[in-house]
Amino acid sequence: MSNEPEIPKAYDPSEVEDRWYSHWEEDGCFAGKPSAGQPSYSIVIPPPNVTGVLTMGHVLNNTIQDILSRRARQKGAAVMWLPGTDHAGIATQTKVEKSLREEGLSRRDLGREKFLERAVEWRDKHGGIILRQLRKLGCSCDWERNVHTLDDDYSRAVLSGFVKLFERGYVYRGKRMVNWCPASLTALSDEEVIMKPQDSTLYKIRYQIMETPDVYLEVSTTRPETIMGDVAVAIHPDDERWPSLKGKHVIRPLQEAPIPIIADDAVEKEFGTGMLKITPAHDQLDFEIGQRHDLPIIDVLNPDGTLNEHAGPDFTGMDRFAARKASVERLRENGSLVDEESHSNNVGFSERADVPIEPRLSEQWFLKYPRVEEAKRAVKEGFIRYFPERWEKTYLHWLDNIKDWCISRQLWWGHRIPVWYKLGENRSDPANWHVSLNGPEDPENWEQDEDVLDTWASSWLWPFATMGWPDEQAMAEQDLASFYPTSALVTGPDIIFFWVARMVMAGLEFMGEPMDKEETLSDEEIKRRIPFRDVYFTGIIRDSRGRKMSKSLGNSPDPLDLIAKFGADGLRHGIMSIAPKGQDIRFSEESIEQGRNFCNKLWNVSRFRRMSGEARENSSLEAILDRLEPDKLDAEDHAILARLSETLDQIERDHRAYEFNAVLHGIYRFFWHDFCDWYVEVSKAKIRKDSVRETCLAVQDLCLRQTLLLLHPATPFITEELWQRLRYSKEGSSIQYVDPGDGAKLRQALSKKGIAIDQEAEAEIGALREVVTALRALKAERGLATNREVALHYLADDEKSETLQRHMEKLLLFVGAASFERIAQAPSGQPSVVTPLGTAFLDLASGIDLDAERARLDKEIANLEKVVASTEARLSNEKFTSKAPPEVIEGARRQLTETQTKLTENQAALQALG
RNA sequence: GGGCCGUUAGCUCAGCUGGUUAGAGCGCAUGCUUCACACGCAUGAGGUCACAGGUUCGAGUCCUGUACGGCCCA
Repeated sequence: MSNEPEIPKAYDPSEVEDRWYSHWEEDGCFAGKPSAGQPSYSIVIPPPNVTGVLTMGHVLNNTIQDILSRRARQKGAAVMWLPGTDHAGIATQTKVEKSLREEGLSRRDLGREKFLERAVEWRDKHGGIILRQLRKLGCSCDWERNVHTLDDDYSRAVLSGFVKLFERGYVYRGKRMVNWCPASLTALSDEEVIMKPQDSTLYKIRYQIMETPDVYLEVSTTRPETIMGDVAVAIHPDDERWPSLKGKHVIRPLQEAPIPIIADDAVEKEFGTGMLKITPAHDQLDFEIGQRHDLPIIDVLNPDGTLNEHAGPDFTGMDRFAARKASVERLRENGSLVDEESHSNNVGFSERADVPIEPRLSEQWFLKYPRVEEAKRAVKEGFIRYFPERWEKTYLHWLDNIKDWCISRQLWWGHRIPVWYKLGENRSDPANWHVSLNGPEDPENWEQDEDVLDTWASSWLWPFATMGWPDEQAMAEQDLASFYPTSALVTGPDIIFFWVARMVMAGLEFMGEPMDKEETLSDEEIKRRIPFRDVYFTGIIRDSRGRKMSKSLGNSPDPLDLIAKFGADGLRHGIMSIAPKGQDIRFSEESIEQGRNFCNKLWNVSRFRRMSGEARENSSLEAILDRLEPDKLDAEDHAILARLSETLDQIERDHRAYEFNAVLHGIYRFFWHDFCDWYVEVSKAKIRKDSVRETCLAVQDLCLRQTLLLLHPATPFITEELWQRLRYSKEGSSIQYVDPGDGAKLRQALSKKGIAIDQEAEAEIGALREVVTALRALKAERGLATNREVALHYLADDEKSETLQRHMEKLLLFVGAASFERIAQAPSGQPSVVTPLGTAFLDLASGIDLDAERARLDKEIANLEKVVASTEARLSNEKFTSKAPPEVIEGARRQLTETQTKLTENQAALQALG
């Protein structure tokens, strides 16, 4: 095979990555096809916004999903990673409306149908970019299965879910206080409201008592612009002022009118003046108090946050914030404003539009969550496992305090609620409702609800509505029985309520036979119905200064730029090696650079392998082992095999625990420190010797092969490329289906060839490496690092001397010395170093800096004395020797002996200096 | 107000059920274009493990509290 192309010096990912991705896709490698007897492994992607672009968060999240998928594929599972996008109701509609506004149009001008056409147009124009970007990243999704939440099938599933929940009594329509977004003009769920601390002003306002006009009450409020909607003033019944106020009235200072004074437990006695103005239309608490006291409701706000005619002619049409200032002015003028003080309070903001929400009374569709208790049990009993575990608490706490979910949105972009009302009849009366998937048979007598469902009320069905649910035939065709419950979910903890918890409840309610509301699911039934078994919560990617990445800060790099610069493999490797489990991640380009550097190292050591000799029979582990001659294996070979075996075990453990950065570090340590830095260097001499050449190359091939396999989930492209180039592939087949195995499997395969890893070898080579480092330092500290003519001597017992002699050739080469000979007695006036294999002396022709040598040895001796003293103290402590486990005591004894020896040797070296 | 997380080398982080002289990468210093790799090699400097108590023969690791930083919920 001498006509193989030479491997280029620097790795160029761009060509390799695109070539392999299309190759894999054409070969259908990513298709999720279950087969009898084969375990299934499945993941559904957290669907990104269809018009979104790839962010660093997506890179992290999807790299993890790809690692899980690829690892499972290597292990022989039928893997199905289902991709898709959601329609992002509010976000998308806002953008489309914005583009309409630029044309001077509103959605009302266009009408529903035309508007939706525009929205679809907009989606198709901007949509799907992120799916192409995921391919660039190397994601092994089953693209044939790609789902969008507004696809016909999926939409049908969403509506069908609504109808089922309505029929089962979980969905109801009611007039309630909701979170109203005056910018998006829609109701929101509690989860879409972000509480933010605000610097506000607390105004103290006096209200005249009607019955005793010279007496005033003082009321504190941060929202004077709603005074026109006041219907009462409330005081705590225990307040000593109450008895004298009972039955009296105050004059509302704006839109003047008498309103009653009432007493209610909900009033905080300590807050402000202990008097609360009651504005039932604009505050949740006031609304509840109003209900209790049968008070009227005066709504002074329009949906867009401007004041309406109930606020009086001077305020009508004014924006709520302008009205706040104006009302304060008016109160000041009419002498009602007593005081104003700065005040910090929490104000709810709309998550999307970032404006303060208004509590607003409106008629909406609500969902009483199904299967709440079972959703808790699924996690408490470990049927669903959280990584890191601590998120269980957050999840359970939310479920413990769960409130009904407002699922209707006053938008057009989304799933239109499948409810029809009798024309011209009262919509609040259930007798006038028709709720079904296909609508009434006499549509001319009905009108459909104008609203759509919350986007999350569609994506909570994602794990099964993407696999054909509720259509039996479609579910069979899409292998739901094999791939549900899915194996793992990878997402951010910020959507634990929005999405994760809701998916659990949806799965419990919908998968399997309908169950009566009052009945509880059995544990077995829960296990069958849950949407996933493991949930891995990623950290949040921050910039190098710890700030959240955001568009407005401009601190978010474009992953595509990073791929162009460092390769997708480099990006993936970089991001994974700095992603601690569930901890936030500080991003810096340097880490991606390291990922790129790692790939280059891998590339170059492969290049070295090919330059050392042509590829031999490499197409399976057994084939490589067949090339090993067991009696030619020396300590170096045994040591690297032992490390390989350990590493295989460690990686297996870390994968099971979702410790991805530990996986990467483990591979790094083996590959770079043990294989490249040592074994490959050792190989350079061996491959020049015909007797061990082939065995050495076989060991190299074995190590490289397993490294590629371990790395493949993290860096799929370069590993596939090298897999082929180094001829590990059997007839061109992909690396994707080959299991790296664990240490036991490797040892078993070795033992079949009559090879047992020598457990002593690793320690011997470890000691040898320390000797090399010590001798190099001995030279380097005296500026002799490049001088190969130095003469060295050593003082050691027979056993250590024998070990040194066995490795002498290599030692001279690695250290760069002309000689390293045993002597019987410490020479005087020579710098020296104590190593695990004896004391070494550097024979310097010219004089040395005796003071510097002494200082160095003194420091080392002092350090060793400290260790000896503390170890002796420990060992002479009767409590220690009686209570500590034997192996710990044994370890301490050994440490003492070793340290004492070292100390003696250093003292001798100091003396020898003269 | 309730809860969660973090504080270890200049920086970013490992350190699993407490047990040798606390590790890695980057950065820094010095020396190397040594026939795989300067996206590299070699060597080195650098830490009272936030603070205060406690448990223990033994604490970076467990407990309590404090400070600082961050997140979630009300």
